[in-house]
Amino acid sequence: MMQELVVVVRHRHRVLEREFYNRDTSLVAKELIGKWLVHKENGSILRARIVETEAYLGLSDPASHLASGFTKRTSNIWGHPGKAYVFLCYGIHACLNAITVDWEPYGCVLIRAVEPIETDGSEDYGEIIVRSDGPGRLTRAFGIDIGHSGKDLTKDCIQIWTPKDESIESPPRIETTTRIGISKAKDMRLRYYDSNSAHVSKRSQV
DNA sequence: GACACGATCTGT
DNA sequence: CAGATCGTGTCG
Repeated sequence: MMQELVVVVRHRHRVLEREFYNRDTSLVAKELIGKWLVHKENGSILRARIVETEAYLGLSDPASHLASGFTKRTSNIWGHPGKAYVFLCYGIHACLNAITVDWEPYGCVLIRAVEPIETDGSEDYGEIIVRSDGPGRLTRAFGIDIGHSGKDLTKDCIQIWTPKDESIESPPRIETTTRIGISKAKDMRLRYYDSNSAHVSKRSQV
């Protein structure tokens, strides 16, 4: 009886399993909107709600780091669903991605923005709620760097959770646009965001 | 080795 | 709109 109750409580948030990631990259990008990004470190937990993502379609996508095949930096990570892929952009910013399918053309999802999670105060985990719009800002807020590249999002210190009661949370209104900041494949509409959120990194995109 | 480049952000 | 800043890939 007591055992059962404990189980229920512990499952209020569920860690996304590998099967979630091992699907069509665009679908994963879309479905990551509204999920929780979590970083457990030194006994504290940072978490926030994902409101903006972009899909990168591996070998078939000129804007992807796999555009000209696997390299040292991408091998052993791309093609392994649920792994984190973190790279340094412009020498300054770490960008966090979730690796998707284990079949060609492979893929990953860039986490571009998160927003604070509304809480009713009924939880006493002591999490710190983080606000950050933009891929470089969110990694800085979460303390994520390229040393985290290759970590397993299904069990290591960085995870993505399904909210305790997704159906009751205000549902995301998902819109699609072209991706931001790239010079190739500008026409591919692979950016997803929650237009109900005030924390999307860029507004007025087509 | 040397060199060019970039899925960004900030300050002017 | 220029500049910061550095890991990575490419070329020699």
